[in-house]
Amino acid sequence: MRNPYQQASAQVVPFPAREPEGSLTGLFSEATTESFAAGQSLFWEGDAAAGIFLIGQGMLRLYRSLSDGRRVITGFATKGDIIGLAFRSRYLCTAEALADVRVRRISRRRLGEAIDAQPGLRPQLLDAISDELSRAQDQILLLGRQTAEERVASFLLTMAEQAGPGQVLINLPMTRLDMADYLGLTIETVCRVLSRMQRDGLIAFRGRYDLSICRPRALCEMAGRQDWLEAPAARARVN
Amino acid sequence: MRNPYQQASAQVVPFPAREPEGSLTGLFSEATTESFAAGQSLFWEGDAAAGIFLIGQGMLRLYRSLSDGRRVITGFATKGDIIGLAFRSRYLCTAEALADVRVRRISRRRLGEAIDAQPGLRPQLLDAISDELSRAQDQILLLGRQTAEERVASFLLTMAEQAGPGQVLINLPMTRLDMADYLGLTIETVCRVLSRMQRDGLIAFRGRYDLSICRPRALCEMAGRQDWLEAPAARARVN
DNA sequence: CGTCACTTTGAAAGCTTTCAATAGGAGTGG
DNA sequence: CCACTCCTATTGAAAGCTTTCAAAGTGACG
Repeated sequence: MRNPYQQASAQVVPFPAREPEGSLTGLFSEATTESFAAGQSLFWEGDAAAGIFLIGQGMLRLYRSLSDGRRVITGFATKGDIIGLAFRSRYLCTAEALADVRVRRISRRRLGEAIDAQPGLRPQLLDAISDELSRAQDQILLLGRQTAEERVASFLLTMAEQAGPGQVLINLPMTRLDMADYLGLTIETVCRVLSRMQRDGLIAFRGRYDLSICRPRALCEMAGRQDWLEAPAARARVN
Repeated sequence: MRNPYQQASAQVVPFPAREPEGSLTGLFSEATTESFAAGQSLFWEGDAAAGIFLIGQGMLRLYRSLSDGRRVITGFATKGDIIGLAFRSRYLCTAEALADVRVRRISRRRLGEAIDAQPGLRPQLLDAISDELSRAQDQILLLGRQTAEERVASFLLTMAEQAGPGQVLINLPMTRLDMADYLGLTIETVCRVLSRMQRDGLIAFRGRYDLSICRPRALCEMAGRQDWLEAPAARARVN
């Protein structure tokens, strides 16, 4: 057994002065901003996972492919999202810019150091990854047991929520093919469902990529959600 | 600035004697074993997430439900699996024993303490959760873009791998309904695919719940996998 | 103003589901 | 030990939803 002094110095020396407690996103403030043009990839499925990215602007599609070209989009990442947190040695998916994107990058090593130095970061990291898993399981439920109508309705509501609380004006920066690959459908089915929704007055397109939700309640019912229905007061402000 | 001695003692006092570095599963050695009979639930979807479980024996189905009763099984947990790692305040799914199950339980608080006290646990936890996310995304690909045949073939191979490297004798402790809800199909479709596989000599049932894989290569092709095909040597030992 | 890529719509085909009936197995009780 | 019951599994036939194939429409861009 060492004496207390030795133990003390053994701890003091290898430990850097404890970093100021911050947020997960705060870690990226030390990084410079990188830009990726539409269509460019931040990384590819199967690549050695080196970096972790904070999206500052723009939107990315994250997808996995089968050898014959079939593709599933596992998610869209947007401003404020961190991608790469839950990867082991290799990236699980390809990350491709939908439109021009600005990101900040830190290394996995840097994240590990910060996690070791700042205990307050630990629950934040765990929560972030748990949310990611939660979304993945929502998607499993959607793909495994929901109809085309439910999937599209669900997607529109998610995009609306992302645009802001009670927001009914939505911008869809992705193509119909992206939506189809995200929802496990074909382009044509997505088109048909959207057309029917418009014909039935649930939504109204203004161009191909912008629409407004005319009947949120009906859309929620179609999606099989109770969320919006349970909080009419919150929506009343905006509608 | 404090002098080194004060700094040292300030660290020594609030920090409990550093715990011996161990494994994630090692944390459960302090817990007593609990038993759950077939059909019993460890916890329900939406419950406040209190505990984390290490499966010691038996198998569980983890599932989420829609309000109208449609169900998706997000996974089967078996001996050695830890469930509940990536949950925030509420459980994401219900965990139900397929057959009698023995588990050990620790609290979320305990996990948090251990993570803080034992830096070596941090990467283990991250890896465990990353694996869970990886499996979820595999399932998204399967549900979003694979045919019934591919899904069932994939499932059988997964069960075979779980039984052991190169194992061709499989036990399926779950019902056909469980398989269907896991694969996003109906009971009837699962039956039909299994029957056809048997008729074609890919598999041979011995009772309802046991089968052997007669033509692993063909099954891999059907599943659209390259895994087994790429490592014929590894299989040769066992076959 | 033409080209090209993406979107929309229609019609037919196909895979999976739904509906229905039969079969198989495990457990129970006479 | 066998009949009986119940639940799960299997199989068949028809229906349905989504896909596939095809063609026309739309819009951005040079």
